[in-house]
Amino acid sequence: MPEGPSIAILREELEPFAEQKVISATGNAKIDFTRLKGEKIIEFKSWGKHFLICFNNFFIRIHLLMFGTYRINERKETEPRLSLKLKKTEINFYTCSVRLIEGDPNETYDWKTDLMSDQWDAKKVESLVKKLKNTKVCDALLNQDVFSGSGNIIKNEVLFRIKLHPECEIQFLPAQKLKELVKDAHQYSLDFYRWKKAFELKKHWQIYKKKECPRCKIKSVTAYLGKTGRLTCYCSNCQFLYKKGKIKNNEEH
DNA sequence: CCGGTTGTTCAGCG
DNA sequence: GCGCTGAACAACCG
Repeated sequence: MPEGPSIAILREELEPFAEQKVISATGNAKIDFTRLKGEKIIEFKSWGKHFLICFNNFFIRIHLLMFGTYRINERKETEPRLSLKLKKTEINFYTCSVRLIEGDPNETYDWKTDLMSDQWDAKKVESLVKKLKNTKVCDALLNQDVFSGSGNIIKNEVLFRIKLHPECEIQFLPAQKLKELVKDAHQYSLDFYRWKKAFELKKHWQIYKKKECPRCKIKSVTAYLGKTGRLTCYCSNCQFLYKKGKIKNNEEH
C-alpha cells in the first residue's frame, strides 16, 4: 500500500466522512480509545506516508508500514488495529502503527517537503538535499525529512527517469542534476498517484523489478544498495555516476 | 509452498 | 552519545 501517493488516495477516499462524530473506536492498537469516543473528526490529512485523523487538539497518526491495509465499510478476517464507527460508516485499519499525538499537526509537520502537498516547495527541498553531501542518492530519496512520501518504487523509477546512478553521492551532483532530481521526485509522485488511481501503476514501471533496461535493452542490475540497503534496480549503462567532477560509466554525459 | 518485500523503530553493541 | 546491525512486526504476491 504505502508510498506517499497511496496515502493521499486514502485521504481522498475518506474525505466525505470528515466532520462526523466517532460513535465508537476499538482495536488492538496500544492507544487510549476512550479519547476518541464522541469526538468529532475535524479533517483527514496526510504528510508523506503518515495518515492523520485530526480532532480538537490531538490527532491519530497511522503509518501503514510495509503491509498495512484498510477497509471502508468492510472487514477482514483479522482484528483491526483501529476501527472507527461513524454514523453510517465503518473505517478499519490493519497491520499498521497507530499513535495518538497531542496538539495540532501543523506543529509537527512541514508540508513543504510533502511530495503530495500543494504546499510542496522545490526550493526548500533542494536546500535540504544539498546538506546531505556524502549521502548516496538512493538513500537520499528514502529520507522522509527531505522527500516526504518517497518510497522504494519512487526511488528506483526517478533515478531511471533522470538517468542517475543510485550510488552517486549528492556532493558530486551538478546543480542542474540536483534540481532535476527534486523536480522529478515530485513529478513521478504525481504520476504514481494518477496511475495508481487508474489501477495501472505496475504497467508504468520502467526499471523497478524489470529484467532489462527499456532503453538500451541490456540486463538491468539488482542490488541492495546504500545505508538503507533496500532493493535497487538500475541500468549500469544508462544511469550515470558523477564522481569528483567527472562522470563514470559514460563520458559523453 | 516458500521467499521476498511499496517501512519504521528500537535494542544492543563497540 | 554516536553509528551500525539486526530483530521485530506481520500479510500478500508470484
